[in-house]
Amino acid sequence: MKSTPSFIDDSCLEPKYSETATRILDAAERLFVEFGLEATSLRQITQQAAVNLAAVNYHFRSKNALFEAVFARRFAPWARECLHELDALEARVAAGQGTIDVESVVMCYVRPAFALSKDPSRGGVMFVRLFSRVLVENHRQLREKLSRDWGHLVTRYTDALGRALPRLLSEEIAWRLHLGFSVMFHAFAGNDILKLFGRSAVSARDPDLIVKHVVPFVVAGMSATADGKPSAA
Amino acid sequence: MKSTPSFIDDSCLEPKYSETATRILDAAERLFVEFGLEATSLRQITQQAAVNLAAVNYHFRSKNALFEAVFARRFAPWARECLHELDALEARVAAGQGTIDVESVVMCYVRPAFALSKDPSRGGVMFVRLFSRVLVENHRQLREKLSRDWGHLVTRYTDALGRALPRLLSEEIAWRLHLGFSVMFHAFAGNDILKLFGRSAVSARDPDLIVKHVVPFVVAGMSATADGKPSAA
DNA sequence: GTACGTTTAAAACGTTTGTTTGAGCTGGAG
DNA sequence: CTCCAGCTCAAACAAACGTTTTAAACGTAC
Repeated sequence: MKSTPSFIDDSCLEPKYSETATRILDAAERLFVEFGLEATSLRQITQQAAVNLAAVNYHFRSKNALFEAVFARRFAPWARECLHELDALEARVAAGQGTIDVESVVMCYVRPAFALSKDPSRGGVMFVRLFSRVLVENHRQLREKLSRDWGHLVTRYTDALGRALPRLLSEEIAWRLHLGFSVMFHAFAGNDILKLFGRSAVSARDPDLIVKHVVPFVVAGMSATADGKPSAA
Repeated sequence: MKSTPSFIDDSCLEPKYSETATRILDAAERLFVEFGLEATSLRQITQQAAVNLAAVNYHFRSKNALFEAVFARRFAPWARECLHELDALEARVAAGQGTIDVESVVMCYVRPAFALSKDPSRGGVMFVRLFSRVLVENHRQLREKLSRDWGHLVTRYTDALGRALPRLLSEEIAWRLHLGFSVMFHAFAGNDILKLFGRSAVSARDPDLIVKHVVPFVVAGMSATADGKPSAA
């Protein structure tokens, strides 16, 4: 009955794919994350998935459509979880059990990424890495398909952060959310600039360690005043 | 006479390329940044550069070698500038004109990126965007070629930040540097998560605006205590 | 003017790409 | 059993890829 279909509804939890299609999705996910869309061939994917080459064009329409399916399979449950976190936060506040503070908002998007990273059955860290790729590369088809759901999520987070930092202009809120998201995603994706061209002292793949270091950093950054000093509580 | 050649020496400032080679580099840079290495064909590049297809394999050995050349042309002067910033900071401190504080260290890597972004003759924002791509994609050849110079830069920044935050363990220092770099690069590269799948209130392409918003965020994040509150000055 | 190394031009090379085809297999319904 | 839809398979398709080859044009030194 919805005139504008959304990825984020109850249907996103049903297992929609046959075993062959799932094996294709799994293999494609691994390879897209590792090498990117263009650098991964359908023959690599079907070989890793141990299925026939034509199965890709049978179950999914094309290579691009396969990429969309790979992304959407993880995106929908993740976005759903984010919305639940936000709902729970606002319910707690409405019930008078505390106010919205910056850390609560940050945790509303750190927790879903953290949970995902620890759950191999949902691809583990794969989705976050894929997301960080989509962030850098330009996949116009994806933008069009997901702009509605993503826009809704951003609006919700913006509102929540705005209530946690009522003194800031909405433009400032948008910037801090942007930067905070950026830190979290790239940290979970393991895009470590320090070890880019070699070794690093930091082993940035343990989700617990990531949360431990990222959350204080982001909370402090979001709470900063314009002159770099923390805001007076 | 050097046994281990480095990209960062005086030779990196000389114009090494003929006009044809330069046109190839410029076109390749634009396209690599926009679409990535694999999604860009040599025919696209030579067409945009208005040169013959074979010129690429004549001036540069191969497509991969061209990519390295594109990157190295911008990386070397940028890294040089970073080192100058660090040298200047340490010289100021040695002369007794103040101490190393967090903002000074942050500015040591924000300023070169800012200067680059405002200078079209050095490709403007192209290099930062290219760098953010290299950060996500896996270009092993680049890693091997640049690991020495990059490692040196990281060591210098780590030392400086360690002096600005003497109470923190070296592991903590590495994490904050990692996260701070991440924010700055992706902000300058314009990888805006908020506008990922649609419109955004933030127009994140003006370098002055980026500095204005990123520096306070990063400085506050780096100065945070483990519990999310800013450290006592 | 001639001979030279350097740079450009166009065509062709052999692979690999995403996609399509058409025949063959399988398993439950009538 | 027959039948047919759902699915798999090997083979082939045209197009595009990076790279190589061959010849022609260029500027410079003798």
